[in-house]
Amino acid sequence: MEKAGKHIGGIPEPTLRRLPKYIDLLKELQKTKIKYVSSNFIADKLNLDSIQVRKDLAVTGIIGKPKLGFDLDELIRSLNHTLNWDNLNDAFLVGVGSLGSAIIGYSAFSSYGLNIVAAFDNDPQKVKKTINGIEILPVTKLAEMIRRMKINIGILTVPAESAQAIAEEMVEAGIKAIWNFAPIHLSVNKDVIIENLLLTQSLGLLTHKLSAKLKKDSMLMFTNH
Amino acid sequence: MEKAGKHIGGIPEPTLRRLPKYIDLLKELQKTKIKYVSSNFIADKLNLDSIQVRKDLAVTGIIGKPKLGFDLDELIRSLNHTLNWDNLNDAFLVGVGSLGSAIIGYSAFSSYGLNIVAAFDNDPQKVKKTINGIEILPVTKLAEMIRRMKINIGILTVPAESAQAIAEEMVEAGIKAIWNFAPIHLSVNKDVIIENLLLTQSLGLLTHKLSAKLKKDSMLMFTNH
DNA sequence: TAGATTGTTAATCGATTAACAATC
DNA sequence: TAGATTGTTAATCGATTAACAATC
Repeated sequence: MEKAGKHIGGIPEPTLRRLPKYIDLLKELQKTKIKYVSSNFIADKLNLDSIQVRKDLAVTGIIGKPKLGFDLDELIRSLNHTLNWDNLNDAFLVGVGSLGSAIIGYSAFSSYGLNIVAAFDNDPQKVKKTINGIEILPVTKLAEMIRRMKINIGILTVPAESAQAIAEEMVEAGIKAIWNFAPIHLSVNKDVIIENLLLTQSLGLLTHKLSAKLKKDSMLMFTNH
Repeated sequence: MEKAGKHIGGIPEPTLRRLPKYIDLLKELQKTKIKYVSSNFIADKLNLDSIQVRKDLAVTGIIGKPKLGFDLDELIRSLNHTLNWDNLNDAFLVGVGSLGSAIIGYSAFSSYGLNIVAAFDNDPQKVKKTINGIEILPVTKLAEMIRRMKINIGILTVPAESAQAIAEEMVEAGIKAIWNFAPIHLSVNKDVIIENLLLTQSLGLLTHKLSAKLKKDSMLMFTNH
């Protein structure tokens, strides 16, 4: 019963967001002969602070070796484990438009813990087709199949108008986490995990920063002489 | 020369990330008869704190009306202006794979300040085709056309291996901001704006939270009786 | 006027950064 | 051993939240 007692909060979200970057970098390194990697090296490559990198890696439970750094293979394993990427999480995708197709077509997700089992659409033209080995089924079968196959993850790539309804159907059928690409706020029972991926959120940052920079640059042109 | 003096920092990034959500919600509201919206209403719909919403909206410079709230149309305009979405920013996309095609195919970007002028690929099969009215050109023409058309934004949807090289070519030719979808850290001159959109970053959050939840739930099953 | 809502100033909280001891 | 690197404890910084006065 060691270390029982109160469960102290989870991993900070900013930290979680950096973990995939570490993994991508470290996998690159794996192609070389390097066996150990220091927090300083990682920080340098990713433009981060080495203290922050050490703090981040610490959440995975890995213990580094003073003077050497972290064992590369072990580090990748711990990071993957923290994200649960050492398991394959079964998922259904709904909405086989261009974005949905792109996601189904991206085979690399299996390295990131995601196994898309089937896709659903309401367009009869698309049904029965197969993309990347993944069958497209009529959306009328969605709920029944979620129940039957005990699927936990739903990927929502439908238009905004249908997103809430499909989300509700998913949750009703037992989906525990939704990866939502529709630009709309889903209201569901609060113990369902919703992860929104809004392309426009990222785009907004870009366009805002760009316009701020262009404005600043043109001001400098006038004041600097 | 009013209000000259030191330029105080920009808008906090967490705030910027919430602005598109406000816009999406408010555009929905625009379809109704509603003319004014309160911070409380918004907070309630998006599961946020109303104080936070007011603070966020304040960065756009809008001034609300006590007792009424914010003028809906005006609010949308200020939000769009803050993100520079009231301008169309020209962009080139490189890498017409499934994700690149999906992005080109998504016409709605024009409501979010993005105008994809042309796409580039090194596959002769894809070149000369047109998606959503956007022509696909050989990547050999990229640099020259960036210069000629004075394009500021580059969208990178190439495989990780080619991303750094294309990024360098873009920057060399005068690109000022890169929207990067390749799972790799780009090293470029630090005054180039890089906005990374890593699908796996978002996915990692989802899989981590899900596994934490499933673990917690199964623990409860044992301790609760 | 009374009451709802904004907007500002202050308090809290959590993440980042710094300082430094521990270790191989 | 000396030196590089980890890991912990403390300080700083910035975003969120709270308190409250201003306004229509």
